[in-house]
Amino acid sequence: MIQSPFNCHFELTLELIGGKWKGLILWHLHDKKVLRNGEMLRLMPRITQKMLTQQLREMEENGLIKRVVYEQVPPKVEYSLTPHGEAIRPILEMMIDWGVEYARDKNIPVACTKK
Amino acid sequence: MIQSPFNCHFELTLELIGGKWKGLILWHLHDKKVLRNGEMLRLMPRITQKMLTQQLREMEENGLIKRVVYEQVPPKVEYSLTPHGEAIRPILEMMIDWGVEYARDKNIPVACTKK
DNA sequence: ATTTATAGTTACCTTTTAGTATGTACAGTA
DNA sequence: TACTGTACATACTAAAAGGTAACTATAAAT
Repeated sequence: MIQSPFNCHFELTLELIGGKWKGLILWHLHDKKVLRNGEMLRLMPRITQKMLTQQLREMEENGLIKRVVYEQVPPKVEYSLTPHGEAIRPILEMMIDWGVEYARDKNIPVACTKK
Repeated sequence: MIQSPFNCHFELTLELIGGKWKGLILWHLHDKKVLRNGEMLRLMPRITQKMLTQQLREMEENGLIKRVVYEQVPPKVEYSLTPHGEAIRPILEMMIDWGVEYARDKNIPVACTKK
């Protein structure tokens, strides 16, 4: 939960999207609109179940994503973006663009090549 | 130094500007163009000398800021942005804007009010 | 009765990040 | 000779983040 006294709004935003996997998760959600737990695991082979759940829970608590549980077995849970989550898209895009430029200039390898 | 295998360019960018104080430092450098150590301490009353030095060193190593030492006593050191550092500005602006919106919606207090 | 599929949880450990408190260097000035 | 101003460095501690491995729940199908 958000409570600490932030020094500036940048710090607040950073707290909300600063997790190791949050950017990538949001990015896939922007792309696919709706994703299930297993689908995300397949899209991000290096994330673990625990980290995925953790990052999703935090973003849900912070109102960036929505979690819908279908009462059935085996379980089915769908994740999607809230309006706040959707509003983050341009930030992600700029961060990616800047990162692409920087990585090119400094010759830094990055796993994902899409976009 | 940057070396880990990043999953995506967002992760790379995050690593470079993700420090607790980096956004604020970059913001002040955007604003003032050139700043000395002591000036930054005064601009950010809650940062400690150690954290300031640490964040500045990392950003210098990563090529986001430039550090110029004047050989005199007492010492004088000036910090300013590199082109890569300047290119980050729109990201900061968007993160701040988004944070302002979010903080308003969720009623979250933020120390700095400027901008 | 066992297996399958899905979406988790839990305990534990390691690494990273942030923060506190104190010490250093050194020319110029009183 | 002690004091001042500036920009650090260092040792230590505390807290947060990330990661591994193993366990849980449950209806349906075999």
